[in-house]
Amino acid sequence: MSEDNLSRAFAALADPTRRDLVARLTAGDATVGELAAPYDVSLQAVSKHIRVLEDAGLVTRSRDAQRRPVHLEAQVFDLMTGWIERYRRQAEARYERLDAVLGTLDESAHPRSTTQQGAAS
Amino acid sequence: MSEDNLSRAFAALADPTRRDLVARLTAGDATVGELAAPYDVSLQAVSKHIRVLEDAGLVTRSRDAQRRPVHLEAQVFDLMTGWIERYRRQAEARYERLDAVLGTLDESAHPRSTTQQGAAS
DNA sequence: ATGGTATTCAACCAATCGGTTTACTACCGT
DNA sequence: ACGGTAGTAAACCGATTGGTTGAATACCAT
Repeated sequence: MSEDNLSRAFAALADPTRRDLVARLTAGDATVGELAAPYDVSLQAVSKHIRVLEDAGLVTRSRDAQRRPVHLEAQVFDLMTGWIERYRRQAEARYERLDAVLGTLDESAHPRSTTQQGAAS
Repeated sequence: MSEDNLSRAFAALADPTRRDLVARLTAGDATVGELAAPYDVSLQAVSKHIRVLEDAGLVTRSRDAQRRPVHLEAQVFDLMTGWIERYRRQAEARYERLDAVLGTLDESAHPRSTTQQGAAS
C-alpha cells in the first residue's frame, strides 16, 4: 500500500497549485469555494486538484450541509520526509566515510567516484 | 528558480523506478548500464529516467571514457524536506493552539473545523 | 581504420494530466 | 415544491509522460 501512496503523494505535490492549496490549508480547514477563489482557473479544476490531494491521502473532506470542508492530514508528510531523510542520511553517511578515508590518505580535493548497487523501495 | 525546481523534484520522485534509482545511488555512484541492469525496461528508458533526475537537480553526471557515472546530489532533498517540514510544522502548531483552546474550554473529542486562507509559494 | 562498448537522440505510441464546458446531485431557505 | 448555493461527474482537448525501436555519437582497443 505504502509504495503506491508515496508515488501519489509526490505526484500530488509536483503541481504548484496543489502545493499552494496545501500551504493555505495549514492555516485551517476551508471549503472548495474558498480555496478556489484566489485562482483564475475554474472551480471544477480546483475540485479536481483537491481530489488528487485526497487520493494521495494529504487531505480529507467532511460534510457540513452543502459545504465539503477540506482538512489537511499530516501523516503522509511524515511518510515523505521519512523516505527522503532515509536516503539523504545514507548518502551523507557514505560521504562522511569517504571523507574519513580521504582524510587518512591526506588528499586535498574530493574527487568522488565509487561503484555498485544498493537496495530497494 | 526554486519554485520550478521543487515541482521537478517532486515529479521526479513520483515514479517508483526513479525512487529506486535514487535509493541505489546512495550506495555510491554508478553508470547507466549498471543502473539499468536490474530492470526489465530498455537501457534507453533508464537513461531517460536519469535525465529526469538530472533536470530535477537530484543527480549529476560526469565523464569517465565512454562511461557517464551518475552521482547523487543531496541539496535538493533538503529543499523538499524544507518545504514539507515548513507546512507540517505550521499545521501541527495550529493543532497545538487548537488543543490548548479546547483544553481551556475542557472539551473531550477533537471536532476540528475552522476557516480562512493562508500564504503563498 | 575497424570494431566493440557505453550512452544518447529521434520518432513514434498509448496513457495520463490539467484544463475546459455542460450537465447533474445535494442541501438549505422559504 | 421552487430557487439558490456548493460541489461533483462526464465528455472532451492539447500537452506531457513512460515506454518502445532504430539510428547516431563518443570513446577505447587493436
